[in-house]
Formats: sequence, structure tokens, C-alpha cells
Amino acid sequence: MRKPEQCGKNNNNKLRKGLWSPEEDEKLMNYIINNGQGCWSDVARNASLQRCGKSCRLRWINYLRPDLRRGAFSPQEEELIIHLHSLLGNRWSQIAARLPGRTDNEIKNFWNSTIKKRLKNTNISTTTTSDSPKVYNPQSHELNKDHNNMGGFISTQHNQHAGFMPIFTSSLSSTMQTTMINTMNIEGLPVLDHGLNMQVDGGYFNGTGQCFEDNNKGFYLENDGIFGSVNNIGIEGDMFVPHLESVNTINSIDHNNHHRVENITCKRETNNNSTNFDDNKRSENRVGVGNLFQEELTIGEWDLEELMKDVSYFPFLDFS
DNA sequence: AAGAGTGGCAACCGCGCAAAT
DNA sequence: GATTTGCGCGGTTGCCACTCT
Repeated sequence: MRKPEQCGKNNNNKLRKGLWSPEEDEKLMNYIINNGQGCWSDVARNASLQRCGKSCRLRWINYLRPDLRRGAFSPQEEELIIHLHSLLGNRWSQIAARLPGRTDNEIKNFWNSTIKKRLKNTNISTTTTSDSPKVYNPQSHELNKDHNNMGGFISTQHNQHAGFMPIFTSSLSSTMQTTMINTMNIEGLPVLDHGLNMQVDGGYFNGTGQCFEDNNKGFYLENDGIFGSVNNIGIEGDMFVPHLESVNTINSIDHNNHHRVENITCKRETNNNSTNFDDNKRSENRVGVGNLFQEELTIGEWDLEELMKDVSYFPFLDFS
């Protein structure tokens, strides 16, 4: 077994600990901007920082990263966190992956300091155990045990085909609909399919990307800012959820907040079905994940809790 | 005004995992 | 195959600012 990195316990105790000074921040920032991240222990050494690599990494990820979103959590983000936590438990990094600009540490702190207490005070029960993920029902604010209503989603005849996500009933607020839309769009879960052009007031780019084709311009991530509007998501059937890794391929942002996606690759890890997202392959993405949608499933058969038991359907969810 | 209590947040710690050697 | 290295994660700690008494 390796020895854990001993921050501050080696190098004759020369390594600094504790709060970062503005000078240290500047050094680290300048170094990474000029040289990229690379190996963190090299970063610490080459940037002339008396810090361990681990500390540098943490500082960068939680504070210096330019794509970080500062400020208080919005109510929508809070809803999303609560819902994701009900699904994922204390997997803060996975939750953070669905909240662009937020760090796992930030979400964890927010949960422990604010949400936990609020839920306790309002007597809302959520699961915190990762080994038994349950469904959070926003309508009742209770864990949903009804297998037939998809954990707050009401199924309709309209979507009883493979690959369909249930349509929301009007009883849900648009905010909640938005939240639910996006939390359901986490990678590997079924996404909207043919004939379901959605228009929601107050969309949210969930970090996994809602990609659509803009004629010959290629594929874009629609992101009008957090909880901006997402209109007419995609051409029929073109909505898909790329692997989270793909999000990292976004390498430029234009002034319309349309994020160009370069060389997006959709990986289907569970079945080794690595899929380049081109016209020839798009039908595969529509088909679904693994074998889940290769058969005609009715909504009644699409039992979320049941699906959760089989992690093979959810390549991004690790309930082991 | 001052001390105690509390909350929020940044950072550290220890562990597990995967890749490299 | 064993060991080393580096990274990432979740849990925890400690500092600081604010509020309360």
C-alpha cells in the first residue's frame, strides 16, 4: 500500500498548511493558466508553492477554477440537490457533476449546513444511504413508494414506448418540472425521444448536456445560463445524454451561450458500445441504454426502483 | 461592550482506486 | 505480482464572522 501524501509532514515541515494567501493563489493560477494542470506534485513544485500537490489540487478545484459559479444556491439548485441526493446519497462528486460551476465540497457544505437542517425542520424525509437509493417525490415531499407513478412522474399513454421519459402533469410547477426534467437527464437514464419537443420556461443545463443539432453547424449544448430558458430541445429524437466526460470537450463559448461541442463521444460503458455521435450512430443513442430499450417497454414496466437495483442499466450510477 | 454560542465555509485527513514502475 | 505514485472522494476539523445574551 502506498503511503498517503503527508501534507506538511515532510520536507522538514516546510510545507504550508491552512488558508491560502492571495500571493499563493496568484502563483497557482498563473502556473496552471500557463502550463495546465499536469501532475499536482509538479504543479506545487514548479509553481514555487510551499504546498503539497494535494492542497494545490483542492485549492484549484474548489476555489480558483475559472468556471466556478459563485454565490448562493438558488431554490432550483436546492431542489435539484435534494432530489439527486435522494437518488445518489452522499456521492457529492456525482451530484456536483450535475450542477455546473458547483463543487462537491460546496454542495456537501451546503447540504450539511443548510438543507439537512431545513429538511429536518420541515419533517421531510430523504434517504441518505447509498446502498438503498429511493425516489424522492417532490409532490409529497416524501419518499415515493408507489412503483407506478415513477417517483413523482405520472405516466401517460402518450409515452408508452421504449425510451420515453414520462410527460409531466400540470400539477407540477414549472420549476419543479425543470428540476425533474434535468435530474432525469442524468447520464444513462432514459431521455425524451421521438415526437416530444419540450418547451420549458426555465431550463437548466445539467452538466451532462442536452445536445441538439443546428443544421450543419454541428451539435451544441443549449445553455442559456443556469435556469435560463431551454426551448424546443432538439429536433425530434435528437436529444441525448452524452457521457459526462464529453462535457469536458466543450472548449469554447460564444456570445450566445451556445457551447460548441467538439468531437463528442458517447460512451456506453456497460455494453462496450462506444459510440461516436454522428449521423450513422444517432439511432443507437435513441435506442437507449444497454438492453433496456431494445425491447418494447411500457411505462408500467419501467419501474425506477427496480431499475435502480440493476446498476448495469445505469453506467454512471454506482450503487455498489 | 464582551463573552458564549452558532453557522458557514475552506481546508485537511485518511482511504480506496487505478495506472505506472 | 508487488510496490509506488498520483488522484479523487467523503468525512471531519478548525477558523472566522455573525448573532445572541
